[in-house]
Amino acid sequence: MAKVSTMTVARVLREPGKVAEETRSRVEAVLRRTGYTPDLVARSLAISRTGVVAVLVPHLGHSSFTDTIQGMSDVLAEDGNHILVGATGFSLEKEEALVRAFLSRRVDAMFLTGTTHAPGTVAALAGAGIPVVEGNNLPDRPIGLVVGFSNEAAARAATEHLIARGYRAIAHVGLHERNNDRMRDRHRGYAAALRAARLRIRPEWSIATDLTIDAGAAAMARLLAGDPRPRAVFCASDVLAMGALQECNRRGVRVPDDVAIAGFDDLEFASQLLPALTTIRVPRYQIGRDAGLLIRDALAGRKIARRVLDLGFELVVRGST
Amino acid sequence: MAKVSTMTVARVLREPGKVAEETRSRVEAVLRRTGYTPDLVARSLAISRTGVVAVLVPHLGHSSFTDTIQGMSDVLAEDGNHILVGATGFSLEKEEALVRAFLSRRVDAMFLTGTTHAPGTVAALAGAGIPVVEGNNLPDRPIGLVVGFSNEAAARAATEHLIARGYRAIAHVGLHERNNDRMRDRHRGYAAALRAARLRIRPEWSIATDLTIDAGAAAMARLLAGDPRPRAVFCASDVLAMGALQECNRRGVRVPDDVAIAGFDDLEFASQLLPALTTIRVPRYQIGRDAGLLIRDALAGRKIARRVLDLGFELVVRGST
DNA sequence: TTTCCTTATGTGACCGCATACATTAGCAAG
DNA sequence: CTTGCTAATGTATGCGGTCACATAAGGAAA
Repeated sequence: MAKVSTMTVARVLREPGKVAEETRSRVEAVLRRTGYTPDLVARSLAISRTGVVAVLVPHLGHSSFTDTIQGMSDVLAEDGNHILVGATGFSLEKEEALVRAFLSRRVDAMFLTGTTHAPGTVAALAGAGIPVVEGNNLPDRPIGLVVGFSNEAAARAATEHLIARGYRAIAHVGLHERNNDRMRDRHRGYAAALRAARLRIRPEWSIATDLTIDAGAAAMARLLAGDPRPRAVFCASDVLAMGALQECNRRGVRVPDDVAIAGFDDLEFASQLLPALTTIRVPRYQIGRDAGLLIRDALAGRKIARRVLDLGFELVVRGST
Repeated sequence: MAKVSTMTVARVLREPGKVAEETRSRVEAVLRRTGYTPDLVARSLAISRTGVVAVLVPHLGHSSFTDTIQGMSDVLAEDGNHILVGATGFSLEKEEALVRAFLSRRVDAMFLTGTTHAPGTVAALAGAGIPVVEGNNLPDRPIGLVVGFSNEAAARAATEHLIARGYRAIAHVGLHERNNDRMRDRHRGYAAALRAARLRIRPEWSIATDLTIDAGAAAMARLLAGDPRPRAVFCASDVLAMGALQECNRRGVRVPDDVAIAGFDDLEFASQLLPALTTIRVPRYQIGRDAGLLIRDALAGRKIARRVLDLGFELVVRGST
């Protein structure tokens, strides 16, 4: 329509400086008039880069995961990169299926939550030759890049805090640990702290349940009904901790006088509970940002100074302990 | 490598029945050995369908939005479709930029949160000719398909409940309403209920703030400091309501005896607060599922029976009122 | 004037797959 | 033995861009 070849149009779009003023404005007029939208699919095929990054999380709808997505989105969007999300539902098989599907979609990089993956997942990723970031934990044998913190050390710090406060009868409420390295490591950190203090580890004081407030409440109810009762409870998630805390509040069990409660994650509501929740603050959003920055550098071919970023954690002591 | 043409390989992948047993196994062996991954980018270009749906939400990290994404993901994943997410940050300009970018990526369909969009957004979508679903509210003039509920009616129901409980001095705490039709309509519903009951609407009892628990607490503090004090507060989000409620709890203001509080959304924690929060339950996850189903039908070329799905809401009366 | 750059634009091949059609071989029916 | 059909495979072309290179026009330097 502008009586130029497709190449000239392409140049108007990507390197306008190399096109003569006159032709350019002519082409631009046509582009505007026709509402032309460049086809990134074709472009992707041609340059073998899609500008899409895959992000796999266990579940959308928990801000512990989606805050990370937001962080990555914020960074990647700056360069016009976008995010393909997948929810694995804590299943390694689903994760593998999603990884294969996303590789077929030729994503430029991939973010995985956690460090436990099916062998096929790892193999597929290795064959793809794209940057891979594992987040939220520190793997023994990383696939590629890592942005996380030590769940074990954090849980241990929380438990040691309880011990330092004088509690000796300390229970643990966490999630099912099958395929969930974060929760497994938190449980380990708890156990390590008890062992180091030569405190008794009672199996009936370790409860694995679902990631809901209700489940936390039910777990606390079970602990309170037990004999002996624990004097403190470390919950491997603030979600559980809220349930536990409110269950105490409902029953008139005083926190922390009768039972102390510590959580994990420092979700928004933690500081607003009564009493405010002692917890472990983790850099969810920052993990996303840093993962995004790592990916950006890797895709730009820049040298990656540190392939494993330990962003640490912070024990936030509040009224519940 | 299997001494066949690319076409035969393609057939092995998509219609194995049409390939002779012997050749097929020979090809399959090579596929497995080489770890071949079909290129969906090329496929997309050839068939001009990507199997990707764009989902725009104001913010990742609020389950009110991400639950919907999860619902859509669950449905779409069944057919191997995937989701490209975008966070608009409540900005119409960002939304428009994302819409254009996603159209360039040739997404098969698009989900938008809310019904307020920039003119350029609407125009671009109209030109694209793909299914568009607006969610979370009922638009006056829909772009295409709609899955939502009436925010105005819901807010009105909540406010009428307060009135029926005997409260006459009712305040409103919501979000900034610029570009946010959901919040605007909730505010309208509140006002409509007051007007219908011939109750006074005091401007100083309508607070617009940020979507954080802290902000809800601050708003409540302001209301409590005012003279006269409201006897009930309708919060346009449970996030705000939690802040308001806990602020009362901290100050020893009794809920609902001194001040009643109603929220909106029925987030997970609502039923676990003390007292439990009266709120409006909205079908977040179901909106995602139904949007996914509508999109699936539209893409399959099936006739869409109803282009506007009003999924309704439910007033959940609990202890806070 | 000729030569050589520079600037502006065009050409053709290719990215990996799908579509429509062509080709080949094998076999039953006439 | 043809003819005609079916089953199995191949060929050519296009999707909408990009890349490397070719070409044309104009001006400066020799």
